[in-house]
Amino acid sequence: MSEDFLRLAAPLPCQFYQRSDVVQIAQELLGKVLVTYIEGQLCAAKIVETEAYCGATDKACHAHMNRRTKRTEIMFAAGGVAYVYLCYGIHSLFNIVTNQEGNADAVLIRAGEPLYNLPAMRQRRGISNLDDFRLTAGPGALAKAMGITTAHYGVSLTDKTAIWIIDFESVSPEYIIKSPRVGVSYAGEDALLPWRFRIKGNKWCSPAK
DNA sequence: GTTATGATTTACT
DNA sequence: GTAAATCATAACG
Repeated sequence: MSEDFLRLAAPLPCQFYQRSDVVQIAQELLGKVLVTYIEGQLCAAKIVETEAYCGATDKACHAHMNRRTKRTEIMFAAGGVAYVYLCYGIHSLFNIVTNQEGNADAVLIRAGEPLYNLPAMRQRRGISNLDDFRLTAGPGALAKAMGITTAHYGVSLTDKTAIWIIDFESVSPEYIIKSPRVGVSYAGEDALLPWRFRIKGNKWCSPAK
């Protein structure tokens, strides 16, 4: 993974994000490369775990039933922008807004496989161990390692300013593990929806069962 | 104005 | 396995 490749590759076009099936998009994002250029540091990580959130029908989503607030407002924008928010007062969670304007769908990026500029990620996380899988395992940890903060709320993912995603590999369905989402038990039966996607056998996401 | 709580992580017991 | 950390947001008065 070279710096030239990261800088020259075209980001995924906004049409990719503006399709209507957020569950489909969440699966297609597996294997793609998340690139950040923040505080002068170019970093890249392959996406290995995602979750889909559907604003209109999903109780687990902040924008459930099109509940529009200052925080969720960005989810109603057209796909291709970042939705970053602070959870538990500590962790920044990075989401990708999808679908057309007015449809509050988003994909939460839960884990990645570090590909470029690992020293910067370790420094941000305060981890020195070269083989610590915790570096980018978990949504809060990934965002911190990549340098993503709430300052990136609403930034475009298609103009290569701070955060963007490039095409890399496609993961075939038999290598995608589907499971219920975690941390959303308050959502009742919607918490059981198999909208959490992982790459089978990848060391950088929590172990498959 | 106040108050409860979370799309989590980490360090303990 | 259990609990604490810690603050922006949202709901309420």
